[in-house]
Amino acid sequence: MPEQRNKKAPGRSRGTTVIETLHYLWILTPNQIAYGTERRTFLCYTINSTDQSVDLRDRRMIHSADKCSDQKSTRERILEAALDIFSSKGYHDARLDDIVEVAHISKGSIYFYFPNKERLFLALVDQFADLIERRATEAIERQPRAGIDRVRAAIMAVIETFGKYRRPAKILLVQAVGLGAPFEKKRLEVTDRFAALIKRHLDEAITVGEIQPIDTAVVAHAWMGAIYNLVIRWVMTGDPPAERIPPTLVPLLLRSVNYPVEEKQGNAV
Amino acid sequence: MPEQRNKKAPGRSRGTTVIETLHYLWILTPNQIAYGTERRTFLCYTINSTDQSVDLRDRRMIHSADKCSDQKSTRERILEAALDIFSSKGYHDARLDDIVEVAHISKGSIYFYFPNKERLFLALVDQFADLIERRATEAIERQPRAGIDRVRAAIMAVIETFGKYRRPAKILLVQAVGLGAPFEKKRLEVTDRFAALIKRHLDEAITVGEIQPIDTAVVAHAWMGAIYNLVIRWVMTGDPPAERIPPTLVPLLLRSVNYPVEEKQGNAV
Amino acid sequence: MPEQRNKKAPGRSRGTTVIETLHYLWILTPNQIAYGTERRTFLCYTINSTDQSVDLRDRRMIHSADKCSDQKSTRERILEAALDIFSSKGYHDARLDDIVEVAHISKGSIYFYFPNKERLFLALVDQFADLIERRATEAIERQPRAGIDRVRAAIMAVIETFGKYRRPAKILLVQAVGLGAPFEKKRLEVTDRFAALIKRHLDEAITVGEIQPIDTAVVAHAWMGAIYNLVIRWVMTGDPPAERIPPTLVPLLLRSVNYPVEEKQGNAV
Amino acid sequence: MPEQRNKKAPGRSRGTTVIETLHYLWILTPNQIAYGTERRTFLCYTINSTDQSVDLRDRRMIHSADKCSDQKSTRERILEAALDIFSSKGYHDARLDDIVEVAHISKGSIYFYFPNKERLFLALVDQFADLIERRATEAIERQPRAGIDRVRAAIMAVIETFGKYRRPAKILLVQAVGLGAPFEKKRLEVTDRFAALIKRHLDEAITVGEIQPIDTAVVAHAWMGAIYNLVIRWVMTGDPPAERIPPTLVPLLLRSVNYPVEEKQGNAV
DNA sequence: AATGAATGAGGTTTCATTCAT
DNA sequence: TATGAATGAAACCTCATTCAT
Repeated sequence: MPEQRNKKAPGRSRGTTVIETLHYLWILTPNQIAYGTERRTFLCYTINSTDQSVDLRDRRMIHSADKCSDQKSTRERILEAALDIFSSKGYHDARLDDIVEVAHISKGSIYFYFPNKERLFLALVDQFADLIERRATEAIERQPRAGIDRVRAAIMAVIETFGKYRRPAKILLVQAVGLGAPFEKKRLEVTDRFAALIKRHLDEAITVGEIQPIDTAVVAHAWMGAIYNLVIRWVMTGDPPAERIPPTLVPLLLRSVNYPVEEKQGNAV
Repeated sequence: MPEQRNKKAPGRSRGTTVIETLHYLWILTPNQIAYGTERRTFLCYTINSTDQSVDLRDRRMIHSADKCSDQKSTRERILEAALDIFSSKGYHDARLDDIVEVAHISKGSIYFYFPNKERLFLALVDQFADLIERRATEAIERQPRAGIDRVRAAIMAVIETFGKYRRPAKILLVQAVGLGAPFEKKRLEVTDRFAALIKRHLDEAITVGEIQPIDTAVVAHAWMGAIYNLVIRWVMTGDPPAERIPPTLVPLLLRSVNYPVEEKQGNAV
Repeated sequence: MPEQRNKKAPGRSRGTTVIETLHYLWILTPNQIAYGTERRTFLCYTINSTDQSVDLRDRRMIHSADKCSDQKSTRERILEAALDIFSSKGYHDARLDDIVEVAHISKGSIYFYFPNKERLFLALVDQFADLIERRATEAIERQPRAGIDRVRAAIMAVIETFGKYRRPAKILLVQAVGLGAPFEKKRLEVTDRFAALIKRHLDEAITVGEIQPIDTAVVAHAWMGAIYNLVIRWVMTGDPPAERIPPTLVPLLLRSVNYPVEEKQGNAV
Repeated sequence: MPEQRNKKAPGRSRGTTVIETLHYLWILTPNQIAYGTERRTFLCYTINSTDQSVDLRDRRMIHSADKCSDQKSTRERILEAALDIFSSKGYHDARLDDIVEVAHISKGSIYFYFPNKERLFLALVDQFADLIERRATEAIERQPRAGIDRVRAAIMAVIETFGKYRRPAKILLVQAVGLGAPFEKKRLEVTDRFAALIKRHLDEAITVGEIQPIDTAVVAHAWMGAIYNLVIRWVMTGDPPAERIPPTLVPLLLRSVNYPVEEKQGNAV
């Protein structure tokens, strides 16, 4: 009898109820915000990347600053257990009861921190997408010269991060696929962000004259497909061991845009 | 990062340092923010690009829009909010969280003042039943002569009170119905008190000789049903406007016990 | 993940899927339809009384003509059990498991015949409202003369039907109250239909000259309130026994519109 | 009332006496009805007011709109509908009822032809995998010379087939991902078959001396990833139009193994 | 007096699968 | 071959209530 579902998405500018008394605010990454009140800090991953707006009524990811150090917060425990279960069973076969059991919390707690199963899953996707983008960005910033060096650094960082975090990688690349519109939207968003990063630096390489003009959009998506596919195989079967992927893959990619690679790439990485 | 040691758990809306009640938030560009409250939207260009943090207390455009100086007691605030929510959503669809939100108190506070949801609801019913009985009694006492005059005064007082307090009326006449034994008991009790009042004075009227003997118990309940039904319709649909009910209803009731009503009742009320 | 909720209420004129091959059609009452295919008959209570339209996608109340005589159909068993449970426990306290247990069917069967708990409940309300209206109409048709005779016959029929069917009466008059908008809508609809019936024949009585002009709309609602209230008391407490209500109530109502009642109504019923 | 003895359980849509497929219905006045099919709306003034029944066979305006002369076999109809539903909703959001509705068959029929939902889905995957492999093999066989020509022909054939069959492509590349072990097994199997095909002919090209030695296993998987990712994007968003993918992608892949591509692909991008 | 994170029993609803006809 | 009513396990989610602080 949910006669009155909460005012349903009330045109962002007509909120009627006090949500929070806000004291400070961090923009951690382009789609992650933390804001704080006198006593607590709230996290919020849900910036709509299209129109860059945030409706605070969406946030439930409260992070209590009070007892942060002594033991893992409930929210962290949930995320960790969810990572565990979702990555091994997939979205649909994962039951909330599984997560409850692993996290040693109550079912209600999940719904205190996340509005529903879908959003819990998407929080994991977001978390990992943010991590990877940060790693790639940092790797790029470490390269003094614009151009192919940066492209290579970014790719290496991405592969390395995938290699290091097998379970989140599985979630992003496998378990988030084929789940229907809302999930697909998020996946496209994440994927497009990476592709845009690569494209940007490929364009720089063209400007600098390191490689010849080419349709960098298609190249970026092709490269990502190549990377993803090898990572997926590794994640699912362990077959081409993580450390053996870059030595073959990176020169392959660079050659594909006619960038000359010296053929003694044994330690080229 | 935020290490705001709290000054002692201040009720969120009555602290002395409320900076802003924030409702929504846009990240327009990496160093430009807009945020809004119920009434206005603010812009903010000065995100510190290094650590990406913003202390809103440093901002110029912060505007304390509401002073929150409700000095009402917590118990009163709860009852008021409960009246609001229960009357509009009904008992089962009303969540304590709704009341908490409207009352600006904590969920625990409700349980400090009331043992449970049921008793909070019944407190409202009692409150209103007392009010109505008081009004009826006062109206009766203002009538010098025993008999029909008093009956009429009581009925008028009841209708008038219902008309004045639409939300409590809705709670008593609509939302308290069909909730099961404990609620039904209370409702019968309240209803029977009114019926007894009317019966008593009808009996007086018979004694005095104003009307002929009749089964006053049935009459009392029939009258109450008539009154209730019209009030309910008015409360739910607003249809027979409150002021138009008495002129037709009161003569109708009186005639039903063979009390002669002069037929020029345009303003007979 | 209900990514694609079934096309949501598709503007009545753009259905895309074949619902049923229809062969014949009965209009049983103003809001009840039966239609049939080669093999089966379907019932449908859900004519929207406002715009008089029916979307067949709404119907689930299938009545199989195949095995009608030998044993009660599953649908009937469900309705009977639901009547039992809803009338004694009320809507919210009634669990589907209760109904399952009483009806000796599986929980899935309920959802085969009714889209959800709400609609199962409303089917009972509809069923009884239809019955009562039919009884009243028949009683009226048995009266040769227009006017008060018909009014009295209708009222008697209504009271008598309430008296005969205590559980449905409880559902309509008690359990359906205070359940929120969709239920309230139905209740108002039913109530208004009765009130309109009474009003129509009161107006006739005025035309015929049996009673003097009066605001018949208010009278109709007042009368219904009186009737309902006494019936409710009887249903809930058994107190004024059903058979003793009419002898006092009917003359009371008639007198209230100045219709002379001979005062020897001992066996007037 | 309806006593239509049935002539032997005829599949609803292939009986010989389909009168009308009815979608919606208005009761305009007590003796006026409008009803509609997918294509048209009919009016009907002649409800028999006595027994309130309407036999549509007596109506003039009945119009048999569809003949339902699909002579496709039940199994084919199921597979077609399954392709439709699975590709648009994904495995989990697809209900067998959806497929039943689209295929115009009974739920039991599905279980006559397929042991369960999973195997029905996998049948589609198999069907398409076979098709694609056949196309690739045929393309290869049309090339007289071993080596890169054959590799290129195979890739072109695969891309072309994906482009031609968007829905099966979506099933294989998107909807079959992340469904758990049994599905993953099939997917790996299919994918590995393609990869092996490419690898085999790349090895030939090395033998022939067209390209230099390289880890062809990694290359094959990288290429497949590139192809898949662009196809997926096209399938999901339509963005890089199917016909524009090969001109950029094929040279890219060939260059990646140091096969010289003449740089005059004019409108390639 | 006040807080709000945590709980968990219990509800409704879904839907793949079966089987008598 | 075909049907579709019936099944029931299992899933997600709600929300009144508690209690350490």
